[in-house]
Amino acid sequence: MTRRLTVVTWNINSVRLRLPIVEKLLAEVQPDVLCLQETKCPDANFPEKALRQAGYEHIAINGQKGYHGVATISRLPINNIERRAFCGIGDSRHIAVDVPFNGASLRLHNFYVPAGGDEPNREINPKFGHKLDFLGEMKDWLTGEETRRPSVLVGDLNVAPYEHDVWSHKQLLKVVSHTPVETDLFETVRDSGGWIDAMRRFTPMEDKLYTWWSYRAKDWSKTDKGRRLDHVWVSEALDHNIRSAKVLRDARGWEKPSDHAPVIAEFEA
DNA sequence: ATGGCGTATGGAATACGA
Repeated sequence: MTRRLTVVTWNINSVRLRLPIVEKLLAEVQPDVLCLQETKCPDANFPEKALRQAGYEHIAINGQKGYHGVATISRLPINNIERRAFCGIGDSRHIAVDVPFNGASLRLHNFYVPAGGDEPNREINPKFGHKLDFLGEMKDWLTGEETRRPSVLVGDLNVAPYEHDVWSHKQLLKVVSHTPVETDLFETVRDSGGWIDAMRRFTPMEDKLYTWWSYRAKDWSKTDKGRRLDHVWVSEALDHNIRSAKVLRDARGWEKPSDHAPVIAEFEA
């Protein structure tokens, strides 16, 4: 029986280009399940063989050519794979699986929420409207029956909701990812589903917490102008099973890094 | 100085990320 479970979420920004650091993460962290976003890889080209050889034989992918794409890879058997489309668009932005836990299973949702473009105004920027609509559909779907059972929701949600989820609250209030319209909606999505912010359970609200640093900074670590765009939410049924949730900041400095760092969450029955 | 870079596509220059 699976009494302990480690889940990692990571926006990998091309799974094929970064296969070496995916393998490094699997070897060093040895999670039970790894949820990837922005795989940028059609399903036919997904590096399944290499991941199986690393011990992750159970793989669920929802990829498309060029953009987006999510994948959930597991060393435990997975069941009931679901790929949900949002906003009437065929984008590959979600995959859900059942993972064995404590003699039963938990539902694991893996999301890549639209970034939203540059201008935080849906009248002039359709991408921003798409982002808000996507979050709205998440809210309507991920409530009631869908979240009654033990569930985990991870991914690049592309919103940094709290003051200390960004390097400068004041300077980012008009920057997409931290505008009040987004952060208010984000809280509504989380709250209406009864979701718990697992990362903030272990890091005080007044402490800075980031998962993403721009490629454009000369020295990302020194300037440290980060944002918390990647999240781990758990349903109330799993509230007492969360043991830790932390950012693997080191991985942002690995060879040919993603601009996102992995988030590691541990559960125990 | 929140884009200063990086990726996919396609085979150069553009779209996209956040």
